[in-house]
Amino acid sequence: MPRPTREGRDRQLAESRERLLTAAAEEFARAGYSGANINLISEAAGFAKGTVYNYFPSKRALLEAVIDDVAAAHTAFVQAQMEAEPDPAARLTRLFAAGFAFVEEHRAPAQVIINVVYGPDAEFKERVYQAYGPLFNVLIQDTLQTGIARGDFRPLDLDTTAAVIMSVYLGGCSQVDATGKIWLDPDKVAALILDGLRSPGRRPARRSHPAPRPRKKGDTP
Amino acid sequence: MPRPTREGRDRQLAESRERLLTAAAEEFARAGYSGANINLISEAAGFAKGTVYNYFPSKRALLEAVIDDVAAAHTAFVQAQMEAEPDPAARLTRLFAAGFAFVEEHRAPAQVIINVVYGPDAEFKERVYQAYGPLFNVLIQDTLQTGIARGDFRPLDLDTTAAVIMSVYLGGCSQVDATGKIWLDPDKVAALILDGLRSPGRRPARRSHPAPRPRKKGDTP
Amino acid sequence: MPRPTREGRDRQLAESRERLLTAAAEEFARAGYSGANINLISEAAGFAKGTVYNYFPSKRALLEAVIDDVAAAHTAFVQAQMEAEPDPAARLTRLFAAGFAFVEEHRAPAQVIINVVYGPDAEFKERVYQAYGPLFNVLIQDTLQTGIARGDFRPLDLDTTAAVIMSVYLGGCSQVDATGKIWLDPDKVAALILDGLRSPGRRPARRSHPAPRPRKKGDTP
Amino acid sequence: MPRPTREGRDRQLAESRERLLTAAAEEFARAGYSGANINLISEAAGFAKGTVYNYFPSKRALLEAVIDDVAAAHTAFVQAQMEAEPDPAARLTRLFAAGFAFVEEHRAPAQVIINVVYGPDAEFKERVYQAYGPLFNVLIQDTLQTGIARGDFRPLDLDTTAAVIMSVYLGGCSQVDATGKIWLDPDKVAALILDGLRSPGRRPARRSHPAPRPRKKGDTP
DNA sequence: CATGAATGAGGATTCATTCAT
DNA sequence: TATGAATGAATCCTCATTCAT
Repeated sequence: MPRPTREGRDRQLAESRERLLTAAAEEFARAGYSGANINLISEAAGFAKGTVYNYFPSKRALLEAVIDDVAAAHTAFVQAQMEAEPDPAARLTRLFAAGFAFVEEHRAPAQVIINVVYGPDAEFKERVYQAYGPLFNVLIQDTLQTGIARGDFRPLDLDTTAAVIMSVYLGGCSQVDATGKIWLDPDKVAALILDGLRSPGRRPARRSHPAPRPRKKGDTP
Repeated sequence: MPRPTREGRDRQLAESRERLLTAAAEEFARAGYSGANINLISEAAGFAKGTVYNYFPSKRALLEAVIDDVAAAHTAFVQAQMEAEPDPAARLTRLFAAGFAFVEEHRAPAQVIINVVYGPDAEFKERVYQAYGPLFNVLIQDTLQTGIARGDFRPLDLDTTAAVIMSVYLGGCSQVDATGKIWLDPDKVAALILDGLRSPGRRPARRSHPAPRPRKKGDTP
Repeated sequence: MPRPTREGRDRQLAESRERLLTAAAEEFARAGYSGANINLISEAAGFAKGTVYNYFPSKRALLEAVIDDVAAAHTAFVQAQMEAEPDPAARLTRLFAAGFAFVEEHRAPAQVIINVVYGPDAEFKERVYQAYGPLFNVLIQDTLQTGIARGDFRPLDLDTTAAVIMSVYLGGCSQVDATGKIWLDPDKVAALILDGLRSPGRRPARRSHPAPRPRKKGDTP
Repeated sequence: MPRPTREGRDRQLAESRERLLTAAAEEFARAGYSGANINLISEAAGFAKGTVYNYFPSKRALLEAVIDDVAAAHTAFVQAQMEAEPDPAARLTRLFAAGFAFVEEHRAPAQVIINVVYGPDAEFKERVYQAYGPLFNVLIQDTLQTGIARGDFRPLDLDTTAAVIMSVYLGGCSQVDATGKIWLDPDKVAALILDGLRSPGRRPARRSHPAPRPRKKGDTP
């Protein structure tokens, strides 16, 4: 029997860690931080009760790892989608489309983030803010500011606008039906937001972006 | 010395109940449902450890009572403010102004509502939805629909719009600084939203601000 | 309005005490001493929570009172029935007949006595022994000894015999069906016992006493 | 140093479980089910407060385990003693001798059984009945019925007789002095019972069985 | 690294009892 | 005497964490 190579072992460990994080996300999503049961996490990941402590020093650290993990994946995904689109308005639409899609694909982790952001623990909250900072910057600087500079958007109060957009984004993410589907249409939401942002002269054809759908007459010319 | 009447005793009881609910709101806001400590609540209200159980049969029932209580006060206050204003756009502004003001006045209970709405417990969440239903109706029917009917607003997808507005509202309520102040300006937020709602012909002069501002007709450019 | 006389008040008090004892017997029968709930007793008796303490200084004293009360009634009833019957063998039959009848009439108090006699608390047990002492004496002295003296019974080890009889008695009392009926026939039980007690020459027609039933051949002539 | 094998660990666990059951029997015997303190049990077994819950999921389950455990040992012991003796009358004597001996050897568990049988909790009671069913069958079928068939015993009402015998048995088991000795002589008790059972023609020399002791004149010739 | 028995602080809840009215 | 709010000790049970194997 070939004994495991260093890489094999490392891969094994990383995979165990991954299983634990997945199980943790599900448990935290189910019960919140205080209500979550660490033993259940260990067992859901296929380990015995104590094993989680070989990977994470405490329950707190475990949630922190979940936050960091999902935030990294989430921001990477959404950011990539946004940056692939140069037009600021379209980019905003991408935020909602990609973000909602990510949430539907990763329901438990997303729920954890929502819980934390609106939850009572300031330290966790701060950690989420830190982790999502880059995405926030893409929104503020690369999207809103650029849009204003280009004249696509009115001169906006950046902080207020960004906060409103993030609220809408989070609110949308948290409104899932029983099957985990977000019932808000990201295009509709983006269109609504954009109507509030655009420069007067540019009130354009009200069209959704990633999946352009024909609009009827009633639209502003 | 007049011995306490029936009414006196009843008032005492109601006042005790109120103290408990206040203490409970603070504890739930501090630690969430699972993390809250019932004994601390009893003691913070000036009672011994077990006394809370003379008023509420369980921790769960206590949070339910907090929810119902604050929801009643909150919706009553905001609804009154909104209904005092006939103009749909102005009414929407009132939603944010009155809502934010209420939250700043009742920080702990408001935090509890936010926790629950975005928290993991579906039953509590449902209870909040039930309690805030009337306010939601005022928003949808008496404000958005009316505004559309009057031509103030574009023809909107009511559900999406209402959900967006509530998300912004809740997001705003949850973004408080260290002193409990909401840092979003309700008028700015309302203005931003309104820009997305208005009929093209009615885009008003874009002016800020908190103090009452008469809006005139000629605004549209 | 005529104000209550001394006797009227006393009668009222005695009646309240009785209600409490009845309710207490039921609760103690339902749950045992430790498991019983004093508030439930007070309320089942038609009083508010604390009122039981106007009549009995403690839970313990309340059970003691129940014991004394039911023991007094029980022994008085059975003793009267036994003493009305001069023949020792018939008297023994009366013990079972009267005793079982009393138990069926007073199920809860009887259950309390059984619980205590076979329960873990030595003090309560002792109290029952004290209270039932007179009945025990009637059994030992006025029935067994007399029977032996008259030659009806063999010379018996009095203590053993009495203990056996009391065990059978208590065992019978504790074996009730769902409706509270004792399923052992007191006459059969008494007959069985008597067969063990009688002098050889006197093995009589095996006849039950309160309700004579014909016996078949196999019986001793 | 050989590290503990699987069997070693299993033995440890079984031994811990045993310690807990022993401690539990003592505590339940001391205070009854409701009055027993689970933490004391854990500590009396040499564990910390919560450890009992690693072995039994609840207080209730713990008492159930005690019942099952002692019933198994008790019935096995008495049944073996009885079945080693073919003669029905002698077998009945064995019931008392072996049973009383077992009780004196295992006072606390025996007390628990008595408490439960005569206690208020119907579910526990039923569990004892189930556990002692086999012994009851040995008494009814292999002893009484056989004795009747052989003509040693009169034609008896089996149910009544068995119930009486079990009552005497339980009554005897519950009458211990301060040192835990059963003060009834099992031979005397058995003899008394047997006198009630035997066929008339066979009223034999009144002799005790396991420990024959000379009887005086008064005995049946 | 994996295991899972052991720990023991913590926390929800119960309830006998007190006492002001 | 009746009430029932208040008390707070007691208790069952949970669970994060440790650690020997």
